[in-house]
Amino acid sequence: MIEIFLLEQFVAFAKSGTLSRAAMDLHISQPALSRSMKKIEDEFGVSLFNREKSKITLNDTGKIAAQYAEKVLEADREMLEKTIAFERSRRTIILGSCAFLPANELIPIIQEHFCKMAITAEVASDDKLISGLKKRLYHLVILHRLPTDSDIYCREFIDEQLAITLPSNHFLAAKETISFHDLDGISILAHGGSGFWLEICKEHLSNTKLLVQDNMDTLSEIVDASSLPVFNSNRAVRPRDMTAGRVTIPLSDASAHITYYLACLNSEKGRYSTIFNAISANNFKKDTK
Amino acid sequence: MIEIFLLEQFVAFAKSGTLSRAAMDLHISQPALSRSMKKIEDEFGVSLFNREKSKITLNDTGKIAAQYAEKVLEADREMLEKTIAFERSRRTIILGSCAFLPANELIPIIQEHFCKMAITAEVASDDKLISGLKKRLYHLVILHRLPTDSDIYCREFIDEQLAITLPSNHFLAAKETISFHDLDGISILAHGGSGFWLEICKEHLSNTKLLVQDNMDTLSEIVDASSLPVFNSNRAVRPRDMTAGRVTIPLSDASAHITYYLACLNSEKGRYSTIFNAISANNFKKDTK
DNA sequence: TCGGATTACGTGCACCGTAATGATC
DNA sequence: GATCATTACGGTGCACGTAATCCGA
Repeated sequence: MIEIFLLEQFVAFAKSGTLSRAAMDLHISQPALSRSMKKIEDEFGVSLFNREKSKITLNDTGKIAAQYAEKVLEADREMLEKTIAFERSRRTIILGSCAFLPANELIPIIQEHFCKMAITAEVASDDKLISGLKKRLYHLVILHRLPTDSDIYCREFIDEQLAITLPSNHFLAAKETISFHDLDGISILAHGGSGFWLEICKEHLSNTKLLVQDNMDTLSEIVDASSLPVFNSNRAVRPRDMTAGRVTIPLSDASAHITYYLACLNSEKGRYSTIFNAISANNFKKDTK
Repeated sequence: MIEIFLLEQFVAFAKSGTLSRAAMDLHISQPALSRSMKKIEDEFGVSLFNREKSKITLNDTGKIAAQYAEKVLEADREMLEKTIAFERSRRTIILGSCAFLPANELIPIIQEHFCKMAITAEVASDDKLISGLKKRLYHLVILHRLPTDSDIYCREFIDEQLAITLPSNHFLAAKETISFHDLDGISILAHGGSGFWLEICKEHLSNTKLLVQDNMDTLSEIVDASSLPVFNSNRAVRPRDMTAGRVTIPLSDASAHITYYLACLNSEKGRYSTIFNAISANNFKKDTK
């Protein structure tokens, strides 16, 4: 077996062509490298160099050896990289969610119980979340539909009620209840981060132009400067100027009420039991409020 | 970069499960291995072991690392093997031949001019020899047909005249000339090492049973103990008892006369010029004899 | 004379083994 | 008490750098 440090020196020489240059690159002395090349030749047991009086080059065998040596170094690097990457992923809880809102609610709860872990979160469709969970691309997922798979453990997390925020003088503001039907045809502002909500709205509002705005600050300014209705919810945290002088009315349709579910693989249930306990306690508190 | 000797120790531990067993396997002391495992953990920069008071095991990350470590060791081994194999092949002239006989004539000539090289020889069909030459599976090949390829350099080597050796009282022994036609239907002995000659004989002697014998000594005994004809040639070295009291008559057919050609890749012509020179001098001598 | 390779020589560190300690069964 | 892991300590080999030498452009 030939040691890595020798191979590094050997490959450095193979790349630079002269001992002195390679020694420079490696930050070692020329004699040290000269000796190392002797040693590596000895360990291979074959001649690797053409040695002239004041010039040393790789022979054909040496070139072959250098190619393989690079592979060894590459394998060594890969070992280090992959191991560290694995360790990092082991210390990270990867959360997938069907929308930002419930993820933002859950993250502080996870942090409380897994304070040493890093958390990453991303938004995707329920289907992708479920398949990703099975492939272990996610550790925890937040869904808005109950999954049917038996290998997935699932509990209610929180619910969200879609609402519409209207200027007080809007012709709908006086209504007791509002349904999607009432809104169809009216231009309405919506936040781009609402995920599946947008799909639900589009489904029920075939004649409405949805004015989707990704940036919350911009959205807030537009609301402030206009008399346009904007989608809202009982969970959404809205800037004050978005609600000042306005009324917020929940939508009466069944599909405007969503329950979020937290899920993990059945096999990981034990690992995340503290989180599931925390959210059920949490739910209780919110329900009674 | 993590050194090979550390990886060897790490993998040894991964395989044996306890430090003491692994230390035994490695022929080092237990403390030395304990220190090495600390060191490798330090170099990875992540935890690789579950350490209990009197028990140490790989954790999940450690298992991953061990798998990659084995790959590194494998790459190191492969580098050594392949390099040495290349060096050996560089020091070996690989000769392919359509028959044993011309190879046996050529080998001493090669040895004379490449005294430091090892020589390996094998028998194959002309087609395989030519394709093998192009793939550099052979350095030199002996053919019995002129190749058409322009990238192959080819020169006459020696010729061989097929003959038949008969008991003096055989009814064909008195004939001036004998052709395949005269022999068709007669049982004839032949040596298995004759390569393509057997094919030629079978082609012309559809009614003859060829009694092929691989072992020369056995063949010789059978000849001695019987009155069967046996194939022979001007080049074949036959034991005395195979010819005593017998006559050898060359076959008159054109296809019973073969010229062997020595060939190499055009690009290697220079390398083997001394051999080509030697065989042309050799041919001249034999031709005049 | 300068740049490149090798040889000679002294040094320090890193790894090793022995011995001792701690822990678990 | 037996087995296993870790800590302590002293020795040694090996890879290093500096200096000197040799060789060729």
